[in-house]
Amino acid sequence: MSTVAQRKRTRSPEDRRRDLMEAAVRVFATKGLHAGTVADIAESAGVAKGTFYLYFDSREHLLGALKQQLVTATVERVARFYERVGKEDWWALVDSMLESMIDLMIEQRDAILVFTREGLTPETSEIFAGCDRQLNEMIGSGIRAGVDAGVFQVADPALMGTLLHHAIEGTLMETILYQEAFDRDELVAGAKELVHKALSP
Amino acid sequence: MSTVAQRKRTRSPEDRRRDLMEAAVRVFATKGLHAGTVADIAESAGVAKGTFYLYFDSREHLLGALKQQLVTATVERVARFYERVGKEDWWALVDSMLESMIDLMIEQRDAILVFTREGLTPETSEIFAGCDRQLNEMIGSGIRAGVDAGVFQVADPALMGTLLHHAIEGTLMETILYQEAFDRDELVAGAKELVHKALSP
Amino acid sequence: MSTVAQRKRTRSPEDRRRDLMEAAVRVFATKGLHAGTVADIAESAGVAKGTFYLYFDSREHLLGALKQQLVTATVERVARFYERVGKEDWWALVDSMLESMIDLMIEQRDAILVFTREGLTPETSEIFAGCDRQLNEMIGSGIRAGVDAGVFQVADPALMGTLLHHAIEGTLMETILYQEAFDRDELVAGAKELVHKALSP
Amino acid sequence: MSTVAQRKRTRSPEDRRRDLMEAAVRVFATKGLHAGTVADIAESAGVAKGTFYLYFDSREHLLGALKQQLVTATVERVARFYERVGKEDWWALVDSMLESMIDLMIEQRDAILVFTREGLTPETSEIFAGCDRQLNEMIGSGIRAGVDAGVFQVADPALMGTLLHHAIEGTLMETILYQEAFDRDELVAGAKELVHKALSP
DNA sequence: GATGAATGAGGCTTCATTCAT
DNA sequence: CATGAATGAAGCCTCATTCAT
Repeated sequence: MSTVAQRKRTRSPEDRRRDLMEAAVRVFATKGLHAGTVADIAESAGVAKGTFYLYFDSREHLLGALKQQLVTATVERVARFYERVGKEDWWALVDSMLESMIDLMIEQRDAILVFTREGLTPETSEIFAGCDRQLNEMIGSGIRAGVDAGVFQVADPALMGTLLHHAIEGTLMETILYQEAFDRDELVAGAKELVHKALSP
Repeated sequence: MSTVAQRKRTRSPEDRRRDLMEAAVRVFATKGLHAGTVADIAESAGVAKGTFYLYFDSREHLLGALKQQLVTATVERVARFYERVGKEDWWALVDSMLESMIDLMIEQRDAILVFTREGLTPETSEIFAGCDRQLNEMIGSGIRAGVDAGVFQVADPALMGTLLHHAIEGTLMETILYQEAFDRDELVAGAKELVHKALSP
Repeated sequence: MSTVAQRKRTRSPEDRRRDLMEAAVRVFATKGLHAGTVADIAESAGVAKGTFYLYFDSREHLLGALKQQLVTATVERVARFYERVGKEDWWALVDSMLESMIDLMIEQRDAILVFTREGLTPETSEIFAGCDRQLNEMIGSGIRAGVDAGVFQVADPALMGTLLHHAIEGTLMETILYQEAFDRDELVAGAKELVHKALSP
Repeated sequence: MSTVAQRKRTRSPEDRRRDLMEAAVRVFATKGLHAGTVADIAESAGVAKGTFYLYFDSREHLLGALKQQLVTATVERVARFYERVGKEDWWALVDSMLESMIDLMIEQRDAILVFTREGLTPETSEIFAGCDRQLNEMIGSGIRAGVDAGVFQVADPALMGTLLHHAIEGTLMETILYQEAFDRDELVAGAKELVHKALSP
């Protein structure tokens, strides 16, 4: 129709796949995970419906890819901090991790939104279960190490890690979901206060 | 014909409605919110599909009623504690509220599960938005009152309330979702530790 | 639309099922097995597309039912004659069986047409394989009995049974497929001549 | 660049066409006529999907070519025997024709299989109609000539020709379809017995 | 010529909702 | 009131065909 509409007739497979995944997140964030159809995604990506199936075996496979991407990004980010545990100042590490995680969540906000809102059908929640297990393990281990080092003091490091993780994730999601504007720095400050107090003796 | 043969041929409209709502929660918890059909619900409630529409205008209306019920129960529970703020020992109130809220969530676990996992389509999340706003307001006010009374010390009472709220809700949901068995008392203890530390000077 | 179109809003399940199967045979005979869609069948049966799925799990299940019906009718007819083998005049039995089988094929002509033309996908031919095995066994046994009784004389009764079976079935199908008019009695006469000669010493 | 590197980079158009037709028969025999896609055929022929359309206007045209090929081979084979009618010993001609026809069918078994099982949609059966008409005419004429010569004795030569034709074709197809191994000589012997008896006085 | 990414019509199936009984 | 057969809109997916490279 328009001359702008067809910049390139064929893109590299990687680009096309990414286009579709981005379009999917866009669509799902707008219309909801269930209400967003393959047709919507294809249209939003500027391709025909059939093209979708050249890059994903099915709608379900796309969801899998989206979940995997989110999970991988999150686990990797946490892992990067986990490696630094014990090698530098404990409280500085806590602070920089908090900021980094909050920024990651803000980056991935749409995807997180989609999956925390509608993405967990009974059959497909294993991938998130595995992710949460890994995250909790790393966070818990980190806290335990701090306890052993005499820096932190917590009765149940694993449980405390989980509680703090959800405190921040849940608050961020609620903020994004229901508030017009939101202040990233305010949230960071609040999170730091909570975590510092929670880990202090 | 015989009076024995018709034990409960007809139930009161209120009972039927409740039957259907309970059946719906049962079905949704098992098959997922989206996969659970009106036919499933009707069957699980022991009535014909058409009967469903005598008690609910549509599937969407049922979801609304379910959400409303959950929200109301939660808000009422919190409100009961909010009324007691300032009238008794601050820490005892915190502890009893924590236990009560955790028990409420365990009671309502199926309904919470359903809506936490799949229930928040963009159009229908206002109910939860309102709920969260109310809860946060009450919790925040309570904390602020404690701060004013010199018992608590928190930089941003509202934000801290939100953080603690999600810490507990998120952890409980994750526990219910992914763990076979879970220890209610352990969770209560962990929550108390977190909240005490978070509110303490 | 028309006042005639809706004779009865609900028919007995058996009737409705039969309606659909008859409509299917009609449609398949006209448009071909593959080209005939569920929509065509439903329309031809005077119901909505969705109604089809109240009576058959899938298009494939309908095909199964159609095949089974054809196979059952054929096997039963042959079995009825097989029971009479040896109890009455051999040649009279041959003649009456020939007529009866030809008449059955004429009755079921559309269904036979459909399945001999397009119905045998690699995966779904077992049902016909079983049918043919049964028929060949009965016909072969019958001929062998006649040979043992000294009435017939054939080198390989099973093979001869198969040959005669296909002679008649194939000819009848070709006649139906390609000829405007066809003379049932002529065909019966030709079949009798062939079979008599084939079985005679 | 090097002359060795391009063994058969380009084949003659005729060869390519034949490659595709052979690939098609291969694919159809394996997956079924309807399930075999143009993509399958192209892949099996070692060319790209688009190349298919350089040699055939459409999938339907390929089917036409395949049918035509089968029909032509069959008609030619029968015609070769028809020419010899009356010029040599009648029974020897019958026997050699029987063997030759059975061998032809075995050769072309895949193609025959494909079209016998799924290939006859209402619109496209004319080709086969014409073929059968021709065959029947030749066979019928041959038999009639034998009758006129006083060698054969048959009430309706045309009908008997058709019956014998289908006896052999149907039996062969069933054998190929449903039996692991099959004995060509046994089948030839049975066919000869049938035909000899059918044509004898 | 050859390629294969892109297209989109069309098929199968599900399920919320209606309505005659 | 209760029923459940019937409806049809809407979704997912396939594959013959096209066309820019």
